[in-house]
Amino acid sequence: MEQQAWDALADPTRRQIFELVAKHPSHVQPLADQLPVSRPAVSQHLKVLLQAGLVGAKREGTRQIYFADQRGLAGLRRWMNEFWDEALANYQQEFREDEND
Amino acid sequence: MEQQAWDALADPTRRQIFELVAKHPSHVQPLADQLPVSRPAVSQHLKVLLQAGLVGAKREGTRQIYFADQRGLAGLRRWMNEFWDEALANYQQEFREDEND
DNA sequence: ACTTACGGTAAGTAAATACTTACAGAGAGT
DNA sequence: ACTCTCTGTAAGTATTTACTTACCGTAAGT
Repeated sequence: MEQQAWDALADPTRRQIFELVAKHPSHVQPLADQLPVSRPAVSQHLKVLLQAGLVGAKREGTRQIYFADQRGLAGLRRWMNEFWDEALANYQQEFREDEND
Repeated sequence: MEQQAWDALADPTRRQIFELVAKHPSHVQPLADQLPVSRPAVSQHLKVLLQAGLVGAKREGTRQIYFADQRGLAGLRRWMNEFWDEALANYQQEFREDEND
């Protein structure tokens, strides 16, 4: 479920698209203009981001406006925060004592 | 830089290893016993996690104890929090108004 | 109606990668 | 010294995937 979000954001190009869209909702073509890849590549990336729930789309005639959606990130955020609090805080000190690197 | 952390955590097996190690520092063999993959696979995953700064290692004779390291996660956490505050909060409402899905 | 712009999908390809088995090294116990 | 256990790496393979070009459908302007 949230595996899709991980896969989606692991790719640098896709993450860049996600950042662009989050800063400013946009169509496909303008996004492709700002990126070193072709327009179909952007479309494919947006499809992945859509299925991961990271972006949403809204039709405007033949175009489509893509925008960021919080819901997709929520899972990762939760995972990360639980992690941060739960496990790391405990076990780290006891090994930091005699680790010198 | 933090691309390594994304790649490392995007893989489900590797993420599982990371979670196991965070909950309880461990050697390689015990980790492999809890996972559906071979021991060398675990070693390779740990190498990736090491290079991403997500785990640390400490020699104990011929064995090696692996433990989670906060530093690797810090980058992702920062990215995600900046994101959450900066962009999403703004642009979402204006599109949520007439989006019905 | 015809053209033009925009965008999604199909087909194909090159590269990345997660896994396996086989091999080699290094420390602990007898 | 010899063996046994634990581990990292090499070599090879099958799958995934990010990208390209080509094609097709759809809405807007004249």
